[in-house]
Amino acid sequence: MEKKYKVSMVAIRRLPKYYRYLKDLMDKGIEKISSKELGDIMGFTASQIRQDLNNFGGFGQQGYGYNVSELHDEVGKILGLNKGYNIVIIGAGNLGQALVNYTNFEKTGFNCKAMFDINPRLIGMMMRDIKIYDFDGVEEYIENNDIDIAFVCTNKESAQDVASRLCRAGRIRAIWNFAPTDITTPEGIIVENVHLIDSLLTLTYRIKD
Amino acid sequence: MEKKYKVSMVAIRRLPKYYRYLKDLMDKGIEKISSKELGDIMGFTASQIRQDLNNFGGFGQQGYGYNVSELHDEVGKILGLNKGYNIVIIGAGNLGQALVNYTNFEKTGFNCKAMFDINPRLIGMMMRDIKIYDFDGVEEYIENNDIDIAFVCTNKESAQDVASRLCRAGRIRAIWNFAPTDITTPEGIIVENVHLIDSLLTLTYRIKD
DNA sequence: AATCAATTGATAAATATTTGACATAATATT
DNA sequence: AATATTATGTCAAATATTTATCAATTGATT
Repeated sequence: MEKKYKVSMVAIRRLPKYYRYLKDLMDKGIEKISSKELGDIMGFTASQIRQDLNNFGGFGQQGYGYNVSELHDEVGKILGLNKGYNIVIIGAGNLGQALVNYTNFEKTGFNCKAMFDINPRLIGMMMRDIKIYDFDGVEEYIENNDIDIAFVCTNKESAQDVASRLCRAGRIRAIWNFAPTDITTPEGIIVENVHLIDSLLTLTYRIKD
Repeated sequence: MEKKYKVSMVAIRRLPKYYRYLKDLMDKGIEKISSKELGDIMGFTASQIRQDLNNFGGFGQQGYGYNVSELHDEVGKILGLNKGYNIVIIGAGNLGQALVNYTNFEKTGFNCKAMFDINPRLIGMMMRDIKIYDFDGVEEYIENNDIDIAFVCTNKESAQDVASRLCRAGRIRAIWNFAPTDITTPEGIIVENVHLIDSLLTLTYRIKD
């Protein structure tokens, strides 16, 4: 899986889209596709598609194109989806609930093991089949249950403290943060700050014209 | 508000981040900031910040820097946040509920007027102070209540049909789509397809190394 | 079996984006 | 009031990204 040279982040951020579109093609029973056809569907140029894929290897065949299901699997592997991840959700509010009920994550290999909150009225409850624990015990839980990723769904104020505590526990490899503030993590722990509102604001920008 | 030349989409997608950071600075009572200081906080170069802002006008002053609250307001105007928008949410499931309860939208000028669903058990219910209506009446509602933007929180299967119906109603100017499929809209109606899982997959990509 | 058409992977060219440099103007200092 | 410092806006240079081109290879056709 070692890459000879660094692949650009813009190219990497396109990979999940390939993964989605290839899955759709599979579901439609389509077996092969050319870069031209895939580009037409996805809104990319054929050239870009070939460039993107060739960052990771030659998955196609001249005169034939790409085998859809093979390419889907390869892109999945590149994205690290062949492993399976244990995750926890911190914050059992509305967003935490939405995420725990979004079963697509499971299908993609993200196994939600537990939720955590500080609200005594929530602690002990079940959502779907996931139990809500007291946030106080989070470090121990993470260590004992091989948790790889934490989804942070707290408010802005607690987000950084929560994240720092998760990181100090060791073990955790990444944080997916939905609190409306950018959090930082120590070297080696990946963080992805999601700001839903940002995409809404680019939309209002575009409305103006 | 007319722009002499097209500003690049990458630059536009940075604007909401400026808006957030400037708000934070305002809340901390900071009155002025230089491109260097702002860059250090945001992880950009000073040069990029000056370039980005100068796409829209010279908001700074040599030897002084930028006035935080003034710049915040200007970026808000550029993003179209000085207008206020009436929005509806289609789909009152978990994600729809999370969005209707996320009051930050209101603070930014997005006024949620109604929710719609096809589930008879949900129709008539209130969430926060927002009523859930039968989706059947959506066109009429949109026309009569000056709705600008629809948040689509349906499943994958209905998303495109729902969007097409919203578009046919006229009036709607943009769709913010959370269903896990890319929807398309007629020329003139902006669509922003949000794929939460994409950012999670770039995270697993980065875990590997 | 030879030829034709399709399509990749690689390289080069064209574009776009980011960074650096600097003249100029405002503020702060002496 | 003169001088030093700060920091913008702009232009140019450096990087990065995307698109075009094409030789090479496969599969289909005759």
